[in-house]
Amino acid sequence: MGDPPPNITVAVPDGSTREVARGSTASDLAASIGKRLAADAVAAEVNGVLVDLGTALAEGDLVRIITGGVDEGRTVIRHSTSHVMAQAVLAVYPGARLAIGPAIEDGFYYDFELPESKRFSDEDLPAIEEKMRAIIAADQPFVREELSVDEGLALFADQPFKREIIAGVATAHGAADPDFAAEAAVGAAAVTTYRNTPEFVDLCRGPHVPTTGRLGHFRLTRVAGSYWHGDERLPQLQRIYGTAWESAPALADYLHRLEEAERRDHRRLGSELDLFHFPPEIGGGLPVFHPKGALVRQLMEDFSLRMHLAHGYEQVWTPHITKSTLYESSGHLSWYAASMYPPMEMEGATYYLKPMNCPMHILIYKDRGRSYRELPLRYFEFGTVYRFERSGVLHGLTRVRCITQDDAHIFCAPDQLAGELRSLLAFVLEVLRAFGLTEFEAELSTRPEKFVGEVAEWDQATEALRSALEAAEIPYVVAEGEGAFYAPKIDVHIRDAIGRRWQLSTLQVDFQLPNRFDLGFIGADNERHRPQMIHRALFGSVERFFAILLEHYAGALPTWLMPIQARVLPVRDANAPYAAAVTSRLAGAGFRVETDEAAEPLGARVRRGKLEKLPYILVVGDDDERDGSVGVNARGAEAVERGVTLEAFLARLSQEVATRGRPEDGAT
RNA sequence: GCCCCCUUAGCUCAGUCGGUAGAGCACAGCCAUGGUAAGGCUGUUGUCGUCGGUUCGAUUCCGACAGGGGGCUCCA
Repeated sequence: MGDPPPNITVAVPDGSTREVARGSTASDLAASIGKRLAADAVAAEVNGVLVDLGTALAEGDLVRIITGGVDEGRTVIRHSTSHVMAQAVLAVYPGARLAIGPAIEDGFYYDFELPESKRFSDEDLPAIEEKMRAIIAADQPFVREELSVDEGLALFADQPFKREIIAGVATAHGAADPDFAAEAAVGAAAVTTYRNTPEFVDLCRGPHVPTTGRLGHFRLTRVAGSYWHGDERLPQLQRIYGTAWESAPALADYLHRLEEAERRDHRRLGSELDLFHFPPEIGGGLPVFHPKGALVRQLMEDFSLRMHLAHGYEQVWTPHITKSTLYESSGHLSWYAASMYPPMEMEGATYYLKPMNCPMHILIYKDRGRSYRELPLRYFEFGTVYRFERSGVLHGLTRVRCITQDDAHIFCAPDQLAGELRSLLAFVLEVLRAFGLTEFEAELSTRPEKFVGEVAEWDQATEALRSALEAAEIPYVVAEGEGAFYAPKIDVHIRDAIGRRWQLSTLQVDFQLPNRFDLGFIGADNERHRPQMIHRALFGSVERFFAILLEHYAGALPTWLMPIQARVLPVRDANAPYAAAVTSRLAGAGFRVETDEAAEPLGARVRRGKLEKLPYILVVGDDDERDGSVGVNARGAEAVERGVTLEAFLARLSQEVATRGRPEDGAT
């Protein structure tokens, strides 16, 4: 046994190995690979675990240097920036208590309890930012320390929230919260802390950048109230949100994306394009649709209905209010009451606005005996439901109190379930693709701790859902235990044009309602059997889907959905009769076209049409009158096209509408 | 519901360190008939969100309320 060799060998992601001196850290390794890498490094991944750059390496480790330019690196930068903010807040408001300060998508936040019930306002942010810049300029180290639980409790004697995390104690619900525990690696024998200065130390599992000097491209964005553990019965905390990036251009890029999202905001587009608004006189979350908005809605619904009818669905219609007994039978009054409007008393009975259509569809099913020969039965309805959403969660058309669901309920024999789910998911994707949505991600939610029905039944249905996902070839993740108590489900999400994720469709198997309503059908064996039931919303809600389409397309909807598809602009009054003839020819062919008389200069009329995002502006002047042509100014086109024959344009428009395309796609 | 911010003409916003208001767009009229993103002139428009308080006087300061926005384990 001599001295150990002076060097150790570690593996790096490109498959090669490198030799470094025994006792070297990840940081040393980065430096040995390259100056640039060392400068950009913020953390390391050793054998798959994210660690500080200061971590000592061991023989045979697989080491990946994490730079600020990758997702894991940005997470480290954001988390470290949140510590800097906490230190700054403590400096500005001595006595503040720290709750948690995680990295989130695009940024970070930190929750505080301020002394004397003080609250943050926007005006506090510049002072905190200034202090943060001083901390960053001081290039303070992040020093990791490991403590026992008792040492941790002593160190954070003045920080009750930190103590609660350390103790891993129960929340008000009486259950330990694994997320909070993970925050400080509680559960291991020790907790870890990161110290920046003799005064400032924070409980944290890390990792962090080596020194605050690595940070600096950040901005504090807003203040908000929050609750400890997100529970409004627990103390209210003061939250500050910020964003942080690896470089100034990355930060600028993010701020630009925010502006882009602002530009696409469906509420803004709704009023700019004269589609809908929310009159305060009617109440929060209750939109009115103007002529153009109602037209777009109708086009969406018409298309959807046609597709459903072509795929074996039957349209049904049900009332908006019902006696309470129906929702007692369904069980909604016991588990959904918080989202229902208060009851109305009429003629000795109690009525409710309907929050869900399913019980009514069930009554249609139950109206007479059913044979296996009829199954599957697929009922479809644009059913308007009313749900009491708390005022604070309302948001434009995406969160309203009166919701038109494109709701379907499928009743099938148990041996039909898998096939139904498979064709149903394929149908859902087909319809969404027709609206130009192409990037899908799904989530499969499985049996929760509390559930109704049989385990075997759940397993079978969950497998059927999984096989539908496999057949549809879309990426999905499994959310273990996230299903509702009565059903496993698939949620389909889409990515929009700027990469945002929206939840749209839900496919849900139901183990509860067929039993509660004692549904049956007579099988080939002349015995009575229980049908299986699938709930399905495709758009989710017409209102929300409308909002998502508007944001996805930034208001420039595909031509088939535009309220006005083309507008004809005579160059001067003398061209008005020809313009009228062009308009009438196009309108006669079934398109939505109008004329804009020469009461204003051409440029002004073109501009107005562009702001309205019209697919086509057709300018007609003397040349066109002579040649039977139009000047075509297509949305998104770089140049106008002169002298296009009217018939050629008509063919192009027909083709584009038939294929549900957009002028931007160059469909001709 | 709770925390922060906002509320001035139809829209976007300025303004008054307390003496009851202004711009652009829109709208109306007239002129201009212009080949592809704002032609000119003239004119109209406001209980300065509501109610209360302080004040000789409040759109401005204070309070309450209403409406809107952001947030309340980034999770849908």
